[in-house]
Amino acid sequence: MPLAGALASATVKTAQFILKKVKPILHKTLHALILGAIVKVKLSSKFKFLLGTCSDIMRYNKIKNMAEFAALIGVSRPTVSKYFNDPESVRPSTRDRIEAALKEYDYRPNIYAINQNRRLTKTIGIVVPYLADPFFAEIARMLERRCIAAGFTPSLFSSHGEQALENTILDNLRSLKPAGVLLAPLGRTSDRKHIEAFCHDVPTILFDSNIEGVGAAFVGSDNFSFVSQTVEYLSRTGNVPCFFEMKDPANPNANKRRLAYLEIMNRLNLEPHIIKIDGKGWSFEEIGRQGALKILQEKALPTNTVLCSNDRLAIGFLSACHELGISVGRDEGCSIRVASHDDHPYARYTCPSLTTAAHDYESVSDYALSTFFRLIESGGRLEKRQETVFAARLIMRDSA
Amino acid sequence: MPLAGALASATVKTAQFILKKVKPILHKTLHALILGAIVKVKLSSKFKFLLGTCSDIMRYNKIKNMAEFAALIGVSRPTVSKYFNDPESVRPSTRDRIEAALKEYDYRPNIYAINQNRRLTKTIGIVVPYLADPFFAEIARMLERRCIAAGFTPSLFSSHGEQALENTILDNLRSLKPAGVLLAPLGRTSDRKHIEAFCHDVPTILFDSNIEGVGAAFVGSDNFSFVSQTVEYLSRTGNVPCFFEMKDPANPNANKRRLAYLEIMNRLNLEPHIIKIDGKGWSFEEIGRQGALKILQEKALPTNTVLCSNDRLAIGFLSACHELGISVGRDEGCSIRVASHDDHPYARYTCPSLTTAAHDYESVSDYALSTFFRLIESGGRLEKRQETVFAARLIMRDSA
DNA sequence: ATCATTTATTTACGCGCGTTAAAAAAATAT
DNA sequence: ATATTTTTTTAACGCGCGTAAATAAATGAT
Repeated sequence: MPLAGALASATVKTAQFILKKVKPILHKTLHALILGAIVKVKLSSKFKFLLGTCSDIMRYNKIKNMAEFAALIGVSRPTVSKYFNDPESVRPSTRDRIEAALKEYDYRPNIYAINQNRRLTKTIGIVVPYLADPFFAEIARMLERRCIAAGFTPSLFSSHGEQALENTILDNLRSLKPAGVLLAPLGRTSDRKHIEAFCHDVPTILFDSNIEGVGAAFVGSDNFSFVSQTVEYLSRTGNVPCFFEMKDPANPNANKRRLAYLEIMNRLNLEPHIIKIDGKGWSFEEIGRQGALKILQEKALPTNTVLCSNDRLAIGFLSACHELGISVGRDEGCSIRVASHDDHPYARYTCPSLTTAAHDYESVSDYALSTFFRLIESGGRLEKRQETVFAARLIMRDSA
Repeated sequence: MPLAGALASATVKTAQFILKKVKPILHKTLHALILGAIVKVKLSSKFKFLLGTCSDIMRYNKIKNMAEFAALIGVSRPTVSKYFNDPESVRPSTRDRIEAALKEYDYRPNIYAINQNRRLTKTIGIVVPYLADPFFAEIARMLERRCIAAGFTPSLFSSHGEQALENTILDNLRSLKPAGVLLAPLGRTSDRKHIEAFCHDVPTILFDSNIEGVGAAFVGSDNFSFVSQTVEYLSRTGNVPCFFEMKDPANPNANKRRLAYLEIMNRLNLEPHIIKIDGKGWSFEEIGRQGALKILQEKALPTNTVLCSNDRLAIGFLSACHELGISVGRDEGCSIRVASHDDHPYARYTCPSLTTAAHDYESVSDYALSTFFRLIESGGRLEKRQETVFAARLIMRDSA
């Protein structure tokens, strides 16, 4: 029995070795027999594999898929799959073997292949309208960190202020089959129908900017609360503020803030003044600066107190003031006060530091994620679409 | 022949229509016969499909995979696959039919399934060390835009300043099977071996921060050029600058800049002064502010000219100066000059505006991408690892 | 030691797509 | 109409993985 002899004498080390021994005597008619024999000595899966690709592993010391990894340990692929899904679900002895191999060889399952097949994935999509805006960068960072802490794998996308890009991002996200998506839409410039269709298929929570009726829930900041606090503070401590904003704002919450300003001024029986400046796109600082230069040079400011729609405009405004030698602040010698909304990461470092109404970042991201996880756990549907907004906190600094 | 009649009379428009006509007369025993007949009239694939899942499509008006889509048009799946790979590769008449269907039904191939199978994908990974830093946000945005323009699908990741995260990002990127990766590593805190192994498998270009010998090429800015221009300018127009930096900097290029400062001062026969401030992490503005407050209050500044390692520290420095009532600038009445490096997006809007050495963002991203595309086209290997750095451009503003 | 029960593993299939080779059909040239 | 070329189809496989059902092994009770 030359075949059995060859098999018996071969020290089972590498497939190549076995292959060399076996192949010469491997006729088609014997093939089944060999496999049968191997099955008998309980090495079937290992050997089927070895005959194929083990030599590669030996050569590169690199495992390219779960089958190779499983064969290397001597367990079946589904067992390994089960392990990665939940290490507790396999027998301790099996677990140990897998984990030992994991240390020796650096195998990692392909996350995208997993997503393609898992009923429920561990991937979360995060979409923001403009990542180069530190406000969104900051909130995205918080969300990402919390997702990771919760055992998920976040994937971050920026629409760069473009509707078409927002749409393709959502299309791609559909392919990713995420457990859910945290979406801060472009807002007014969003393709409502496209987002609606997306939310119909993928569990999605909107944040920062609401689109009525779209998504499982909305979590954001209460624009009214922002403006009411700043207006109230400014008019209490000095002159009545005028409202400084872009004529055609790119960012989502601008309109709500203007309406809030009008409403509050009305309530307080004060006369509103809105200054609308030119400019489009997301270069708010430059737009704010140019607008401020114009207004200030024309001496068209109706009052010495300016409430900017958002901090980035205010940064530009302050820059213009400095250029023109206009001192800003609440002190005696100052000729103008400037306040704003958002508590942008840089608001602390303007000169003078910027008085502003701060988002409750913490609460917004916490609540967004907790409803998000609730959404996922309840199978992608929530009883009722809830809109939750958090109040702003007035941050008094030196500019007003 | 009622069956043939029904088939013949039915205008083949929608599957539901056909289904309605066919189903009533579709007995089990006739099934095979029908299929046979259909095969004969050359509608086999279309009908096989129709019998199965077309009703679903009609119900949801939604195609879930390429097979369904192909069947809907009446072409084979490989043909559709070919179309998506290169629309020019199919006959114009076929192309038209596919494109017409594409408009009617919103089918999009699953990009991750494609990536899993294609030899060469159209996905590009972009990794930056800290996305909440507007500098990286800005450069990432430029890179993304150019990738999209070149027909690729970029995927952006931020290491958030953490080695472990950088590693997992690279691991995940491996699964994504990108055409290549543009990596701005953490630098000193990177896991060199991990990155090396990654670059061995995936065509990668390093940018912003170099790791000797790792990756197919490096494209970045010439730190020496930054510092030499600012130092030269400052010492020519006023007092000799001291160098203001973090004791233990998180960002990659800090060390090179300090060394450049020392080298240049040495060349110019000037005495160097390095101020090292405490603080860790990526909150450079706050670190710079605290450091500046301390130094300024202690009156420990060796000279009235401060060169900050980077703009974010300078922003903090300026903020501290403002708080202490110290006027910054090159004008007569000013007591201190501050300059810096990077031309951070906000450097224009500090008060006073910040004199700084600007990255040649345009050239860096252009050249990084052109070498990147060259790398991809040449199959992932370049003849020789090249390091390309671009000179800085001095931006004279008001702070120095 | 035997049987029932729990747990683990294997088998076999599916996901959505790329890719290849061979066969068939269509378009073009003669 | 025939031969030739180009395009499309079919069939079969592969990618890296999940998962249900069937089977085998381990465990516990008797």
